[in-house]
Amino acid sequence: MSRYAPLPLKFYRRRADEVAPALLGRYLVRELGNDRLVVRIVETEAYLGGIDRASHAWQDRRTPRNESLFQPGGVAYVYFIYGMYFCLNAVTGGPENGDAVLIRAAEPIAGSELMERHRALRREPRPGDLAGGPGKLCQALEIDRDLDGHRLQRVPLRITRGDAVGSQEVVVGPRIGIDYAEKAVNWPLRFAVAGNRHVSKPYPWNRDG
DNA sequence: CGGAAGATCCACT
DNA sequence: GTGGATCTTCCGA
Repeated sequence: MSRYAPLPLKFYRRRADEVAPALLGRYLVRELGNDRLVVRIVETEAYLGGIDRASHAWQDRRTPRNESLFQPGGVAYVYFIYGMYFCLNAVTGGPENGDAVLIRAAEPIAGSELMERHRALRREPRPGDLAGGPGKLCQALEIDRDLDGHRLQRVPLRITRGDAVGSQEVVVGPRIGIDYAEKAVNWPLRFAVAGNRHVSKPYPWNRDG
């Protein structure tokens, strides 16, 4: 089934703000033993390397933690945050540029029961409970630093063609949780599938008041 | 070597 | 809407 064909390397070798909307609707496929977990990406954020105060590659700072950001596009960058959570990025662009796309939210397609166990939910899952946030998504799919630097075309974690989303279905807004980012605070680098209920947070123009 | 911050989430009011 | 959990990473002294 072509929905499960991995995205080619060429897909990733562009600026993060081009790749981020193009990743919407794609499948993230995680293999765990005999289990296969599949989610559909519904929210992403672009981080623009050295020029972006919100990026871990700001001012081209290169450390052991963020080494993957400086690899050629097509690998995962996974980092640990707030003492408890992991976040998954797809590295984009050529080598040395530090561009990446944060996978912020996804919609469960297959393996929901296992994801629910990983999330240790006590109630019936509601939209967004399983993977509606970068930390939740990594918990549901058991993604941690072991997958940092992993090539996203290969098991046990790959991104496939899925159901691409047309530009008329994409909504854009400022990024989340980067209030410190000065000039970059309001850059329109957050992308989501319009009207999708599995996103991490509502958009300003979807609010009531 | 110490302090502070952080691309988050949850429980509680 | 607010605060606490929790700990690696980084930078300045």
